[in-house]
Amino acid sequence: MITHTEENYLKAVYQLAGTEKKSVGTNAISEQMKTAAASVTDMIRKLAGKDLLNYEKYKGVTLTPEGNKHATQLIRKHRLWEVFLVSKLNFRWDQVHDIAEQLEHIQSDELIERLDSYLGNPRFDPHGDPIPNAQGKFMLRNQHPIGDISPGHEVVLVGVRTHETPFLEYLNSLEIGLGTEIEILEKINFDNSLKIRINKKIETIISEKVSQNLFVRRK
Amino acid sequence: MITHTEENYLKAVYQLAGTEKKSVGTNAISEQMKTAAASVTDMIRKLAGKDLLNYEKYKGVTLTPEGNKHATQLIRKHRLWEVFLVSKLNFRWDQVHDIAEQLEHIQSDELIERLDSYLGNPRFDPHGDPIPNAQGKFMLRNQHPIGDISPGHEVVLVGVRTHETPFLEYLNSLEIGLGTEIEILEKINFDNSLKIRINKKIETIISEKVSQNLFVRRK
DNA sequence: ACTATAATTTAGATTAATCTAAAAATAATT
DNA sequence: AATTATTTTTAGATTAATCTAAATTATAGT
Repeated sequence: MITHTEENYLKAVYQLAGTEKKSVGTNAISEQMKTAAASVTDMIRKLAGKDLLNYEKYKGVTLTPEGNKHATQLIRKHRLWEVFLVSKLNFRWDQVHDIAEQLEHIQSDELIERLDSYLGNPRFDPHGDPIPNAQGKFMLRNQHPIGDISPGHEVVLVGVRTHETPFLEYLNSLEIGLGTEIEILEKINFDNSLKIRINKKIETIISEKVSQNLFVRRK
Repeated sequence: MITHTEENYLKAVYQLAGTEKKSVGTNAISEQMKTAAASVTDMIRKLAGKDLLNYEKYKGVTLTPEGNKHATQLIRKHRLWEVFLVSKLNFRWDQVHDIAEQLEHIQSDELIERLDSYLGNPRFDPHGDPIPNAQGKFMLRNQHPIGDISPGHEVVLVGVRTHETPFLEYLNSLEIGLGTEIEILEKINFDNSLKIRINKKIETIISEKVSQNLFVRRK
């Protein structure tokens, strides 16, 4: 049996390791989980004992195949629940994270497979993040930070990097959401901010910090 | 803050107290929760300290208004999730209890109100149990154990007393579900078993134990 | 009313998850 | 390379939820 708390640690390691699957340090986990570093050491030990983490003292951790599988399933559950909350219960994309954080721990494979098919086997969640299938495979997609696109091009928003509520609310206020068409008008080299046109209507300026968090696809 | 475990104790007290709101003993709770009686005493103390239970040593407990409100909301959540699982995800009524047991602990009032309206504000769950509204009020209904009906009458199944899987599976095998029409053909006085006709088709005999668990309404 | 039985509580421990403070190991900087 | 700074681990405690065994209180049957 794997506890609720253990699952949260696995997810933290998964997220901190990134796509390069790099080794994750104790402090990084402690910051992500908002627990003391000492607590992390204890938990790491326990998870290594269950063969969910590879651990060598002072060297950080990586997920074992078993640990990775578990973390991926958690991501799957989280993202499917987010789709449910937005597409069926009409929550906004900035309201679903905390609820999905709870729902992801519900234990029932049958439930999650039925939910998946009820939702029409969605491949991306409301923030544009890919949903792994039951075998843990992710669908990849051509996407670039909007700052990498040169002026004159039209693009479509397909994902956001951070899910922080203030950021998503800011996008709401600009009427930017997944699928929104954006034309790159000008890049200000001084601060790397971008002048853009949203849905062929409003023109505005977004900072470099914002543009780094917007993933787009060329039209 | 009220924990997951504390919620389960409140629900146990609620269920054991019945509609007469009678006082509930330590052993009864310990049996329901499958924990040692000593653990129950400790938990009772804690809940009494939080003003969720009325407690006097050796005298059993009752729910305070605050505790009752909380327990009722749990019941509401449990039953709404059961409706979701059956009517949206096509689970059978004998499959939903354990999953709803987990889902009932998800904390979000907004979620439950949206779920309620998404489901069309159902007033009964898949077993025919009434779903309290957001204010904790239950809808009452005329219902009788099928054994109280005299031969010659036609009735409709509106609820079941126990939710035990083997019982529900037995009903499935007889093609008896909520809404099923049942004609009472004969009462065998020797053992109080009933001869019935199901949906104007199959005739069969049900034992007294079964008939005590079937709630029906006169047509 | 008295004693035997049943129910409940107390006492003392255990396990999981957490903490702070101190020690040890690794990494960074002169 | 030596010293300083950072990261990580160890040591020792704490809180919540649980347990068993023993003691206490209430209930039931003569």
